[in-house]
Amino acid sequence: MTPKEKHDFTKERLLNEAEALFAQKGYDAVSVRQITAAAHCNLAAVNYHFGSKQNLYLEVFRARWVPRARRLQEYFGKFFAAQDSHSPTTVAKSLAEAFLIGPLSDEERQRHHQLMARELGQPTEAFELVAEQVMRPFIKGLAETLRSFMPEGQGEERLMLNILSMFATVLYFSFAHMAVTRITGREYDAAFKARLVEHITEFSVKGLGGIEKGALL
Amino acid sequence: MTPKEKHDFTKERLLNEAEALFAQKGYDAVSVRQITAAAHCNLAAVNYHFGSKQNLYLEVFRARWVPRARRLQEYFGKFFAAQDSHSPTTVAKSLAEAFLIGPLSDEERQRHHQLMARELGQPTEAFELVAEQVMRPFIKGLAETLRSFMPEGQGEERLMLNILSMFATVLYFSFAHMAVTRITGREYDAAFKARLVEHITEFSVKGLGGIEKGALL
DNA sequence: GTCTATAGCAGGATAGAC
DNA sequence: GTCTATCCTGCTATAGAC
Repeated sequence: MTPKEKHDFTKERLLNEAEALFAQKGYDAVSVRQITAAAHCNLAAVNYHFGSKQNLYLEVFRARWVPRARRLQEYFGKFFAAQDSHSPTTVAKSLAEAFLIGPLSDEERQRHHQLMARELGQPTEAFELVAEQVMRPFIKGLAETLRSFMPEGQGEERLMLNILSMFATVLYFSFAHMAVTRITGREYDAAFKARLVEHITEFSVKGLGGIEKGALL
Repeated sequence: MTPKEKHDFTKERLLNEAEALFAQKGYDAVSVRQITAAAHCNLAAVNYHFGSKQNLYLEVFRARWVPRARRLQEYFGKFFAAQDSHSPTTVAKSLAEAFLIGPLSDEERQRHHQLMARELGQPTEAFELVAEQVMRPFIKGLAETLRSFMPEGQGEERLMLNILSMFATVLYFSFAHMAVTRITGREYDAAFKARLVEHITEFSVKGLGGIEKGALL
């Protein structure tokens, strides 16, 4: 193993462990000592490789979070393209599928959404990255897709609010695991996740509107 | 001012300032020194009145958060009862109204939802309180109300998922202020909040189902 | 590039005067 | 009940050996 390789591996391990810990406990609850211990390297490594704890946090987003978000979006795009027909229904289904099942392992998905949720609720410098490089282009793309299903001149704001509400629903079920488990009494196994995709699609598409017709509740 | 009164005021101030800071920055990012400085009292006061920082956090939920949640629920109940007719639509509207406008000041509402969101994403001991004393009874009540609008034997799980999704939407717009502002380009003034109530009601009731009919987007 | 050692400071908690 | 003073632990960051 050359020094460069060892360096790289250390740096990679630091990024991985840092991301897991930051996602789990939040920035302030995690110490550089915990991170370096988890990465099986020396305390000084964080400052050597990243300059500071703060910058390691940012680098987690640059080197891990943003690329993973891109993978998610690609998965969404392919899943959507593979549908028989294109409609708001298939958009909603593809979104739920990508975010709740998708290409990520359970652990990776949870990390991803937890970091996202933290930045949504309490934006730091990393929110800039998330907003400009991930949210904005993705939402823009979604809006363009959805716009073709609506009458012209229908109000951009309404479109945005509906997209945000779809996201809200998807995110919530990734984020509030424990509350959902507690209320529904179900663990997040494969069957329940499939059930959630079904539910979110249905809810996003028809909403509670079905209630009065006896279709949804 | 008698000693008892001074004591009480100090304790109250500590609870207030602690809640504001915990909501804003999260438990670990807030120091006892910050709290006592904000409450204009001595560093030792937290340990004297609450025993520990951890217990102060719990007491914030017991003495501030839970009672406020009850007020919110009462407001919801009265608002709902005052509607001309009762339907899923009025349930959704009352929920959005109570949580997004309701009886709380902007600051108080943000505090409330931030603390809630933190516990949802990363439950601590306080989640026990929130779940048992607030979420469970409220959701139970909502379920009973909504059940009367649905055909018998329609599946309790579906009902729960729909309720959770309604909450998800409402919570998101309180929680992700910055993202919402960034995407929509609108500040959270009275006009926008009213717009949000309208949107959430519509979305929860009809969901994106309206798209295909050109009604919602 | 990785280590040890340590500087320098902020954290929670407590003892004891008032 | 409230204060000051202090303990001790843990933190981030850095200097310097290897």
